[in-house]
Amino acid sequence: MARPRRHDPGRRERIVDAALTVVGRAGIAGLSHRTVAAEADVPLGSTTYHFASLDELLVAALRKADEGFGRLLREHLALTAPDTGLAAALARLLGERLGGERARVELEYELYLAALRRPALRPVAAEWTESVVAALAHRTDPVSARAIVAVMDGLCLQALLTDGAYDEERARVVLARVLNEAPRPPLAGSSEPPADPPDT
Amino acid sequence: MARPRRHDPGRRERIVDAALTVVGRAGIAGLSHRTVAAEADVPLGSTTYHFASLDELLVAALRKADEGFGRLLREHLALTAPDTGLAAALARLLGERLGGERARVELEYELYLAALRRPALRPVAAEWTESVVAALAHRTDPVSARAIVAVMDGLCLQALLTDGAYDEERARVVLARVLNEAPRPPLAGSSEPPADPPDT
Amino acid sequence: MARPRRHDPGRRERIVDAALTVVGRAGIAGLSHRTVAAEADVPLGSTTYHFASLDELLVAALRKADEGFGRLLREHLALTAPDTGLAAALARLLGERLGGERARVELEYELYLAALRRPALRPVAAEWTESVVAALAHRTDPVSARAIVAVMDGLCLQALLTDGAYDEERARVVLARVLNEAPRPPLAGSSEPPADPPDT
Amino acid sequence: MARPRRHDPGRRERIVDAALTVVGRAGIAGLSHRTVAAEADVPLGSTTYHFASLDELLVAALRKADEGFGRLLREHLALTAPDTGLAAALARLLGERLGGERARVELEYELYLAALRRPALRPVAAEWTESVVAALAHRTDPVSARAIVAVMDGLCLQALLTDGAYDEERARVVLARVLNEAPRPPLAGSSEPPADPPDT
DNA sequence: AATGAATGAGCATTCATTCAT
DNA sequence: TATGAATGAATGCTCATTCAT
Repeated sequence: MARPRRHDPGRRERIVDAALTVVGRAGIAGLSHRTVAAEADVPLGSTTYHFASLDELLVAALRKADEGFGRLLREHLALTAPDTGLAAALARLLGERLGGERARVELEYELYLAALRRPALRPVAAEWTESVVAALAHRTDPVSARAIVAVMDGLCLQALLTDGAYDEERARVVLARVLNEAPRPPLAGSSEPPADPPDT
Repeated sequence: MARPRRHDPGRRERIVDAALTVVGRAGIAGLSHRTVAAEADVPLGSTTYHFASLDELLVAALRKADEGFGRLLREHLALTAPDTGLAAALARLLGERLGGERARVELEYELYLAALRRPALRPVAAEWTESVVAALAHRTDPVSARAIVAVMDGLCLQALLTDGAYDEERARVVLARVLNEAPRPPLAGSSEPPADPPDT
Repeated sequence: MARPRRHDPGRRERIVDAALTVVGRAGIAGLSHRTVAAEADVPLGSTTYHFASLDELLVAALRKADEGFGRLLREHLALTAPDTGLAAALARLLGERLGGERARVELEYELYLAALRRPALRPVAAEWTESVVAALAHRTDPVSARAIVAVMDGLCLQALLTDGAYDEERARVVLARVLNEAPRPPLAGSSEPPADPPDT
Repeated sequence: MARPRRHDPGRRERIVDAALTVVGRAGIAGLSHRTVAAEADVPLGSTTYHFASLDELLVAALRKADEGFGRLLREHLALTAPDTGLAAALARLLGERLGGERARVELEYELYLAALRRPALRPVAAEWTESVVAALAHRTDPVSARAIVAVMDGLCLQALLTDGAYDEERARVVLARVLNEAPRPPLAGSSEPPADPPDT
């Protein structure tokens, strides 16, 4: 009588969304069957029914976040003026996200990095990488793409972990170097040697 | 009477070491006043006495891990043949660590990344970055050094998070590009142009 | 559609077997509709359908174990050389089982002893006793047979509960005494006087 | 403010007593930190503080029950008329207990038998046996004493498990046979043949 | 006849923290 | 200054059972 909510399709999905909300708000440490049940407004037993363990729930959450970013990245690249260098496009994307939706970026990285200690998440983390590589496939070679993922991760983390400001231009230069794009304008503040050969 | 351990200098230090051991074994999630007290073989009350909160303990642990890596990096660079490129030296160091002391690397990254959600750790994470930058100071400019830190982090995480193998040669090439060192042998699988000017 | 296993005769039987397996592995405490469904590879609902309560399932399991032991006992007695004393034959049987299939003996006793707290099992436990008494019927009188059951239980439990070794010769002597078989050879290790004064 | 019951010596003891009460009422299956806390009227955390696991609590409970029975046995033997045979004295004791304090006997056996599945209890179960053996030390030899323990266990269980009535005279005869006390008067109700062929 | 979904109760256990000494 | 005892809150998880199909 209290809550006769039998037959609720899409509940599984709602639980995953609630998990993302909870992790975004309180971190993975704040994720529990209880918190997620409260957030999704479902009975406690429902969360354990659909996700026998928290790891299972984290896997679903990471995969969902993953898909979100993959889509975003493809859209961003599609919308970028074709004569913009890939490095600049990516640096811009990072800048936009770190500026405007920093919490979302934090959430994604927290889930992604959780794979460090949770083997169950590792395949999904690998999918994440592959999904970005795939999105970059028609703009650079696979090896460079993989390097780009590492560099973007490193740059984001540096901004996130040290409370430091994200410097888009600097990011662009680093990405360009990795891509061997023309980094003509010398890196600000750097005393680097005169020049590099043109790219592509 | 049972354990008359009054006046035990160095106990604080032992507790920090125990914390590192515990995190290495069970992750930050496995760190508690209790587990660390058991590992250090001190009374429970002693851990709360010396470190009022777990964050305080984590700060001390991260700083200690930090110092350890800083020292290691300096030694490694000092021992490297002077004609070896910086990129090669760093790629080698990462390879050695990921091969032989992967657990230690995992531990360090877990503590370092915890700053994502724990503001108290952020200054220490920043110190870590600065310490690496300092160690690289006489081999490259500060801006490139900072980029190098990001790239090394990204490369390590890629290996750690996806269970993927670490490819030292590939890492060397990426680092060389970021440093603008001559990546003479073209990146395997890449279709990059012939050459770059020598470094150093 | 996923598992079109409609019409599966023998499923009830398979569930009972699965229950025995589960109890053998994890004890009665580990028996649940879920564990048994997983072991039998049938849907959860199937177990509750065939056995409305766990007690019902335990009754079926105990009865099956019971039949197994009854058969074994009869065979063993039939195969024993006719001039072997009953005590020796039984002591040998216990020794063989405690040596070679200790886990099975544990399983049987766990189910049998569960009757202590589960009235529903008591009739089946009584059947067990009767079944052994029947198997001994042509070798001794019913009263002695009943005593023999008690003694065999006590001896097995002593071995199982205290991790102690089972001493077949000692068991033979005790059984022989109970059967009034020639107890002539004094109990090994005993320094008992030649006789005891008549009782009461 | 709610219950400022700090400093309550003897609480540990009270918890063990509560455990015995709970097991007596609801069986080991009914024993939980919660039920025992409620019975002892202490906070839940107090039970886990004093007994980190339920096994620890069971060990303490079994040991306490053990001591109780040991004391009872010694007293009973001391109070028995010196010319009463040991078999008769023991059969009488069992009869009294199964008649007047059956619940207590059930409780003791449930704890004792739990050692079957809980290795942690096995040493205590062994202590139990030894304690009975010791109590019988001056009335018979150790080997017979150990046999007596097995037979008493078997007889009690037969009564307890099958809801059958306990027949004191029959028990006396069996015990007397095991003790080699003069079992002259043939087992009541038995139509046993004069003898069995000598056993090997 | 058979079963997947659902749920509220309960569990053992761990924990940070408080407090009296 | 240290520390053992104590405790209320919370956690992940399992479960018997119910119900709609």
